[in-house]
Amino acid sequence: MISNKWTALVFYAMESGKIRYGEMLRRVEGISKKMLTQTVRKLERDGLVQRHITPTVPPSVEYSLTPLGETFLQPMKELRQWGRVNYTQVVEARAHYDFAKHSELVQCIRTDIDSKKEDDAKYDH
Amino acid sequence: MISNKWTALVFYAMESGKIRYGEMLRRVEGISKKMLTQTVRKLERDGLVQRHITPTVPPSVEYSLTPLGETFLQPMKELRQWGRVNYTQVVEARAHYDFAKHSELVQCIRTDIDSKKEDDAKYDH
DNA sequence: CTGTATCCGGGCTGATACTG
DNA sequence: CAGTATCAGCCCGGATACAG
Repeated sequence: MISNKWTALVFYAMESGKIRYGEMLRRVEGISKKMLTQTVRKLERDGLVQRHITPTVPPSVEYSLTPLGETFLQPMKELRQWGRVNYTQVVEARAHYDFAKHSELVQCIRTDIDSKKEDDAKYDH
Repeated sequence: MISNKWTALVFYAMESGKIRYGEMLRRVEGISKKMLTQTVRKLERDGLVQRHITPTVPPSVEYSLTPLGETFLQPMKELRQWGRVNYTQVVEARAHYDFAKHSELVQCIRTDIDSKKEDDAKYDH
């Protein structure tokens, strides 16, 4: 369920209770409207999230966790907690990882310009 | 880290201690050699997994969790436990989800043949 | 405000062949 | 046994435009 780019982040956005669509769009940094809608739809389909529409003009839509969704909160929080605690260790490990260890075709070219930051930016989280 | 198809499953394969490459290939159902290698490499890079090579002929390679990886075991186990406990509820929710609720172009065609099972198979886990 | 429709590119993924 | 190399497909995800 959470093995994709946005589900976990969207899920976390609802941990404190009801939240509107636009608010999630701002809270979940970097997500597009399309992916937000697609993600909450799947969570709704799975019974973790409920949608509440207030038919005003313009309409207002609030999302919140169902009782089932609430039970999923604890394991997800622990997951996040682990990440927060061990984030630096993982970053450290990545920085020290010797790519030459497994690659025959090693890029040995090292320019004077420190390209480390650019490389780090390319790592997936 | 686990927001992709195989990482969590590969990680679980190492929960009981050292395990060989070929054994993981069999244990993690459906994974290809390429994806297994790619996944364990990332876990190694992140410092969660260590690789131990016995240079016999043919070679033997054992993978195991590092101390850091061991600390990740608990949150991951709770995640899995949640899945096992609530699996049927999620399946139930999916079965009852009314796709027409959000779709303008509803596929109303229902053949006499029960296509439900095929549809279910297409759902991503 | 809360979406949907459409297009499109890149990366994930699988299949197959090859190697020490 | 434990990989690597290469290729091709396809879905995920982003950008943009449009709508109720």
